[in-house]
Amino acid sequence: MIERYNPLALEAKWQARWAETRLYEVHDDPARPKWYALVMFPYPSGDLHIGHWYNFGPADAHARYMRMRGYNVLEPIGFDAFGLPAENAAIKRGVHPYMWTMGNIERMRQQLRSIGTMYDWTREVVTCDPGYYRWNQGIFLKFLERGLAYRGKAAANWCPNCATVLANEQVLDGRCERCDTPVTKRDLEQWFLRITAYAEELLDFSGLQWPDKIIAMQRNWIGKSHGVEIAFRAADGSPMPVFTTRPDTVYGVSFMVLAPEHPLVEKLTAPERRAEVQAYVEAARRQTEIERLAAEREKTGVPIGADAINPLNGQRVPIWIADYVLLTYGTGAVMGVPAHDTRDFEFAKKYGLPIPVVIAPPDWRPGQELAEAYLDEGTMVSSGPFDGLPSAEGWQRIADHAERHGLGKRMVQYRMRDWLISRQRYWGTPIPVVYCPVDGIVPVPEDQLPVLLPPDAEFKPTGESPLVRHEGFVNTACPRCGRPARRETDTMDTFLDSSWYFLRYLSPSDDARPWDPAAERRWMPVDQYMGGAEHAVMHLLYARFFCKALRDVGLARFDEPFARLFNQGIILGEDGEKMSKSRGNVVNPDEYVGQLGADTVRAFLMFIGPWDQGGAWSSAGIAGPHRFLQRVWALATETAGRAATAGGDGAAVELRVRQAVHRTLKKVTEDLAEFRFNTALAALMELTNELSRVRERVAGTPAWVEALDTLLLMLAPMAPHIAEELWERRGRSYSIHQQAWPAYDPALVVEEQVTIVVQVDGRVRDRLVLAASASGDEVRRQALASARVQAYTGNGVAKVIYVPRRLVNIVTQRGGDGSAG
RNA sequence: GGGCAAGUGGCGAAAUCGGUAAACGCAGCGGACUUAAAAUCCGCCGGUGGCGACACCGUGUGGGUUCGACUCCCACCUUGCCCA
Repeated sequence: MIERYNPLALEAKWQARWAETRLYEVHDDPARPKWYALVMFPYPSGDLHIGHWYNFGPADAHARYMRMRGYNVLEPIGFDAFGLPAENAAIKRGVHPYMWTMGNIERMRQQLRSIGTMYDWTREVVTCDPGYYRWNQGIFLKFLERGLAYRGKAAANWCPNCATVLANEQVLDGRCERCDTPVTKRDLEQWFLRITAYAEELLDFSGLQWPDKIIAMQRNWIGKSHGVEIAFRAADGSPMPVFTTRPDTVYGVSFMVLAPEHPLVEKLTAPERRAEVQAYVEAARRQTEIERLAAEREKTGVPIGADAINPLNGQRVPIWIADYVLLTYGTGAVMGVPAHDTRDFEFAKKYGLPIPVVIAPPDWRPGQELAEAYLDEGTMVSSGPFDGLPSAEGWQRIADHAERHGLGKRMVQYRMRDWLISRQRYWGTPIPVVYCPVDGIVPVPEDQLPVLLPPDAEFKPTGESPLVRHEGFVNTACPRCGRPARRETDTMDTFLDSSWYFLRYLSPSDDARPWDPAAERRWMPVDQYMGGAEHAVMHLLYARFFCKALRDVGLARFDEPFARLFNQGIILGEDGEKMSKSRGNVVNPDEYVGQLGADTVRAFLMFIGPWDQGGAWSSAGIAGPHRFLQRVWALATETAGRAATAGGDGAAVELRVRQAVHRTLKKVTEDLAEFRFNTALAALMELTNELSRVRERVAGTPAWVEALDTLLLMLAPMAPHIAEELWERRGRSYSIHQQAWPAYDPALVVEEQVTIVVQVDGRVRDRLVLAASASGDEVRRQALASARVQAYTGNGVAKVIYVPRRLVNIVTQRGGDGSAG
C-alpha cells in the first residue's frame, strides 16, 4: 500500500531525531574549511513571523548546501532580548520584562525549531542574561579607559513616546525608528561612543563582498566632505568659524546664520532685539527635526542686531538666526551665499537681503538678477583678486590664500556624529559607572561586574526609568573613596548588544572573558551574514565600528565582522502591501506549517522569486511547491518493481535520464552557491517531471537509482525533512545532511545536439536540429537550403551571419525598389 | 530636488559578455479516473487575423545603434529604496 506524504509526522520525527543525535552541534575540525553562516538574531517579540522565515529558511538552505560542499558550517542562533517592548508590557500588564522576554523566547524556540534549521542550540546567546550583558559592561569600561566612551552634553534626539534619547541613526525622517513618533531635541548629559574617530576607516570597504546599495548608504551616512573652515568673526571680535564646501563663493556672503541654540546668540544679541530673538529660539526648540528640515517649508529667521566680518574682504554682514541651521552640523554657523545656495537664496528673497553673484553662469550679464540659486561651476566675478578664474580653480586659490593668511584652513568634515548610547530606560545593560561627589565619574571596577538590574523595580507609566526611583540601585558607595555615591541610571542602547553577539556564539558559556580568542581566530570573520537591509546604517555600521574599537583596546584581532552580506527582500501581504495588523494582511506561518509542513513553506518562500527581491505571499501559490514535494514523494516511494533493464531503446532512455540529472545538478550547484533558490527549485521541478515521464521505462536501472539519490541530495538543503525521510526509506545511511554534495559529470552535461535558429533579416523562419559538431559551412548550407528560408530570400542573399551552436541569420539584398524590408 | 534599483502573459517569475521571449509555478479552460466530489494524471493556455499552414503585433513610452535589442545608448513616464 502506498503511503501518502505526511509532512507533519515526519517533520516532527526528524526534528526530534536531529536533536537526539546532536546532528548540528559544531566542533572544530581542522580537516575541513570553516564557514560561519549567520542570520541577524531576532528580537523576542513573542511570535516568529513570516519575515523571520524568509530570512532564516533560505539562509539555512545556503548553510546546509555549504555543509554538503565540505565546509564545517557554524550556524548559531540567539535572541536580541533587551528593548522597549518588554518594558512597555511591564507597564501595561504588570509582568516583569524578564518574565515577558523569557516567555517569548521559549515560545520562539519552538517556532524556530519548526523551520527545520540546523542551528547549534548549545551556542544560544540571550543578551538580557547577566552572563552576556556583563561583557557589555566590561567592554564599555575598556572603551572608557581608552577614551572611546565619553560623557558629553548635547542637544540629543528625544522620543517623547519612548521617553528616552536616541542616536542619530535611530531617527528616520525625523521620527523614532521604533515607534514613529516625531523626535524633538533636549540638552542632556549623555554617554557617547567615539565612532567618528573611525569615520575614515569605516569608509574602507575593500575586501567586503557587500551589496553596493548598503555600501552606498554607509558612505552617504558617514558623509565625508572636503571644505574650508573660514575664520569669520563677529564685529566685537568673537570668533565665528564656518565650515563651507564652497570657499569659491566666499565673496558672495551677504549674511551669516547661526543655529538658534548657538552659544554666541546670547552674547551678541542687541538689547532691542532680545525679546524677539528669545521668542524665536524657544519656538525652534519645541520643533521637531522633521519640521525644521522639511525642504518645502518656508525658511524663517530673525536678525540679532549684530554684524559679522568676512575675513576675505572685510565686509560687514548682518547676523541672523534661523532654524534651518542645526547646531549639531558643522560649527552651527553658516555663511549665507544666496546666489549659490538654494536655501540661502530662498532666505534672502524672503527677507530682502542682497544676492550678489560671484560665480557667473554661462550666459550671465553683469548686474543680471538670478531666478534661482546657481550651484554649478562658472567664472568668478566680484571676487577681488580671484576675478576671472574658473570657480574650481578659485576654490583651491581661495583655500590657499586663507591658509597663508591665517584666515582659514582646509578641513574634512563628516556628517556622522558620535554614537549616543544612553537610554533613560530600565530594560537594558546598566552603564557601569558611579557618580561620587568627591571623585566625580568613577568606573565600576571589573571585579564588581556585573552591575545587575534590580529585579524588584516598579514599572509605572510616568515615562521615568524605574531605576531612577530605585533607592537600592541608585545609592551605592564610591568604589574609590567609599563615600556615598549615586549610580548611573541610564542603560545602554540595545544596538551595543548586537554589535558583538557573533563573537559570543564562539564560546557562549565562557565566564572568564567575553569570548575565546582561539575560537575567534578559527571562526572570524563571519563568512556569510544574512538579514534585512533596514539595518544598513544602524546595526551594520555599529558592528563594524565595534570590531575596530575592540581591536584597538586589544580584545579582537580582526577589523571587519562580516565578509559577505546578503540582504533578503521583504515578504508582502497577499494584497502586495506591507504586512501590518491594521491592514489585516498578516500571514501567520504556523498555520501553513501546520497544514502543509515546514518544507513546503521553506520551498515556497524560496520559489517566490529572487531572494533579494522579496515578494507577495500567496495562499494559492504555495500549492505549487507543495505539489512538487508530493510528486517527489510519489516518485521515490511508488517505484514499481520493473525490470532492471528497459527493452528496446532502454539504453538511450537511461542515457537521457543521466544527462537530465547531471545537467540539473550543474544548474542547482551553481544556483545555490549564488542564492538563486527560485531557479534551483524550478530545475528540480523540471527534473522531477522528466523522471515521472520515463519512470515506467527506467525504474530499477542504475540510472534510475542515481537519479533518485541525486534528486534527494539536491533537495536536502531546501526541504531537509522530506529529503531525510526518503533517504532513509531508500535504505541510505543517516544522515542525508552529512552526505557530500555530488559532482556532475562534465561529459553528461555536454549537448550533442543543438537547435539552430534560422533567421532571415532577423526574423525566425526555421529551426534546424543538428549535431553540435556540425561545421559552420554545413550549418550555413542547410540553412540556405531550407524551403521556409527560400520563401523569403527571393531578392538574393547579401550576407550570412553564423553564431556557432545558436543561429544563422540570412541578410537579404535590400533593393532600391523598396519591396524588401 | 539629487542618487540608486526596478518595470516582461490574468498573477509570481525565467531568459541579459546582444542571438529561439515567457522555463518553472499559480490561476483558468478541456479531458481521464470517480456514483459524485476532492486528490491525482494528461492536454491547452501573450494578442490579432485565418478552417489551417501561417502571418503580423508583443518585454513601461518615444527615439537611436545593430544583420539582430527584454538586454546597449539618449529622453521621458511610473513604482520602490536612500539622501536632502
